[in-house]
Amino acid sequence: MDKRKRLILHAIIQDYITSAEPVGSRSLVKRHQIDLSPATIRNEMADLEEMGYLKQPHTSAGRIPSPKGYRFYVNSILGDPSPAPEDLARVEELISAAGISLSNNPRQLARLMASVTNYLSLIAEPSDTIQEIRHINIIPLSAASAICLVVLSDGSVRHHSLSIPEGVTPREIKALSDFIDNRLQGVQLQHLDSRLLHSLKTEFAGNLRLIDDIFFLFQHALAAAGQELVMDGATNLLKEPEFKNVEKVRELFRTLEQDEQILKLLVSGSSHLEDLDIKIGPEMGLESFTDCSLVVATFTLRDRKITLGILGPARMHYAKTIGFIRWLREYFSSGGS
Amino acid sequence: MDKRKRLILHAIIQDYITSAEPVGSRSLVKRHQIDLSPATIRNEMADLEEMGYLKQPHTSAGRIPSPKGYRFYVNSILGDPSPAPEDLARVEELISAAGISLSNNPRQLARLMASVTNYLSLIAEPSDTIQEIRHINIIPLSAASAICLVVLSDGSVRHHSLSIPEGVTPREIKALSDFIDNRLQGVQLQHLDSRLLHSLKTEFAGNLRLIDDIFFLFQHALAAAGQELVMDGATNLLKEPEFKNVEKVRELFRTLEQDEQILKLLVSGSSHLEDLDIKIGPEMGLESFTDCSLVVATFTLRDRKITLGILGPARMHYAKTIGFIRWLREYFSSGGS
DNA sequence: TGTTAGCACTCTATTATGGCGAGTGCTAAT
DNA sequence: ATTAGCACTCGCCATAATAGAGTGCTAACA
Repeated sequence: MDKRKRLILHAIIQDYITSAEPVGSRSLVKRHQIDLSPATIRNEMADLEEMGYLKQPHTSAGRIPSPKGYRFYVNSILGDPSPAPEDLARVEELISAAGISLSNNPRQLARLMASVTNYLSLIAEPSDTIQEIRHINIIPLSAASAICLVVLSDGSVRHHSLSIPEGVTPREIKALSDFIDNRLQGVQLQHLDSRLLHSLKTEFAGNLRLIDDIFFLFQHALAAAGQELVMDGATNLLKEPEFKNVEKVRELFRTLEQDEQILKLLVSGSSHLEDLDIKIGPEMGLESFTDCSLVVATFTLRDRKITLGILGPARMHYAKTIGFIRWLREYFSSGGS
Repeated sequence: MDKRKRLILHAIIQDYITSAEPVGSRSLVKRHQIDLSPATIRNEMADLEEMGYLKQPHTSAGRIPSPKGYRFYVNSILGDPSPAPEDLARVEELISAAGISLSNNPRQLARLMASVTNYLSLIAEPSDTIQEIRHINIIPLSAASAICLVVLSDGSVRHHSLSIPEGVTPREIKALSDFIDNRLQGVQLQHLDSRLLHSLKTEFAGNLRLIDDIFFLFQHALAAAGQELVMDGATNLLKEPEFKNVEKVRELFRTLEQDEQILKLLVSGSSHLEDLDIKIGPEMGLESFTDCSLVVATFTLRDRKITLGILGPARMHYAKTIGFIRWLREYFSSGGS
């Protein structure tokens, strides 16, 4: 991918973000004062398509970005210093209008986020009744499968099946089970994040073959438990042309009603604590979200892990959204109420 | 309205409820084995239309019920003994699957209601932090207008403007203000219902000209405060043909996101405690709900006033819905967890 | 060798057109 | 009072025609 291709790809994505229409070679040249003829652009576009960054809705239409294209774009702007929200004045006005206790009132914060971004906002935070892990046990069922049992402090039991990699012995499983049980007993669910699991992993002396699967399972299966979900601005998504037909809207809302699923999506990101976690369309693994993207930030406030998310169309204005959500995190981290 | 007209109206409404298509004279005769010719039915239909119970989407289409038609229908079946939910077995199974603590977990109850009715379910209950009235004051601004101030126990102040009926003197206003302030101080918002207000009204000795307005204001403006709203099953509405176009869906959801407004709608019904409160389309006073109806039941459980609502299309299956919600209330009132 | 102009072609979206069918209102007969 | 008959209305749907945007390819150009 040479520099010119990158430039063109960016231009196409930016155009598509604002217009939501397939971008043609001619209009691209016009809008961006590129010193090339449409024909040249067409050649480059054909290349980019072959490389998987673009696609054509049909022959003789312009190009639209593929998920891979968005991914490339996002990765390349992620390093940029992110701007404060454009309408910072408005945001601060909203914050002060909402009172000083935004962080205590997730609904209000969610409303603020939705209204600033014009997308759907999501907030996950530990529920008031703090759940901790009582007991963990991995029980081999056969040579190739096992069940992982987790007992929580409210007495509820969760169980999930596991497949065992070849060559892992029952004795090793037992060792792992004991180790994990030993270390995670008493841990609050909200503290069960990738950092903790990572440090456990480096500490564990036994067979590592199974441990990743287990941890993956923890992150996905337990992430949601003990978390409260708040969302706002669902209607914002309905403005987007990708949701012109009601069928898609229905699927979207049907998924949004599954709190558990959404929570998993929010909390299961890996790179959380460092920076943002951005999931593009298919990366979310939810049929009805294929045309959406999710930007997630996590931070800790008064020992509570708060997760903020913005769900918009895959066509979302990434720079703005990233800037805003980084700003928000900064705001709260630096003592902003 | 003679008996035959009533019969025909009922038949039309029932057909329309199931088919969602304008009902023609011929198909009506067929489906209901009526001993009249289509022509006769047509005459009756024309009458019913003239009386305002039916309307025609356009010339040469069948008839559909008007809000007035629904109202008539609902009033006439409201007296009928309401059947237990058809799929009682399924309901009880769901209840037991959800555990015994339904009334502690409004989200689960909401899910149950949505899944049984296939409409949108709403639940309002007092929020954990119980708010009470600290102070009420009516301040005349001019001869024709005043402001009513209400201070709540969390320190927040609500103010609403009022217009003063002609001939009410400032002194009378003062008397009323003092009376209300005196009687409502310390009253929890959740207890501020029509029964209480009604009894206050009979007790008040002064000029009654203003009191209705004030009480109306209380019910509408304060009803929402201190109540928590839970809803589920929004997607169910999207199945209905009235929400085929996205514009309507957007308006609908936009309104649904205004918790305060919905709470008012739920809690402001007058006949609450006796039986059900049913609002049909325009009666709700919300543009985006003109094609919907709302069935509301209220009951008290462990001294907490719980309000249950089902929001469906105006075309909703009233008998079923009424039966279900009555059954639910009965279930909880008779000690069902 | 990379770039560009030109051109034929493809495909969608939009508009116009012409039945089809369900349903009505009216009139005249029962 | 009821009904059969009939001309008429109107939305719905499929088909056809048109316009427009954009492409890929080829040949010429710097």
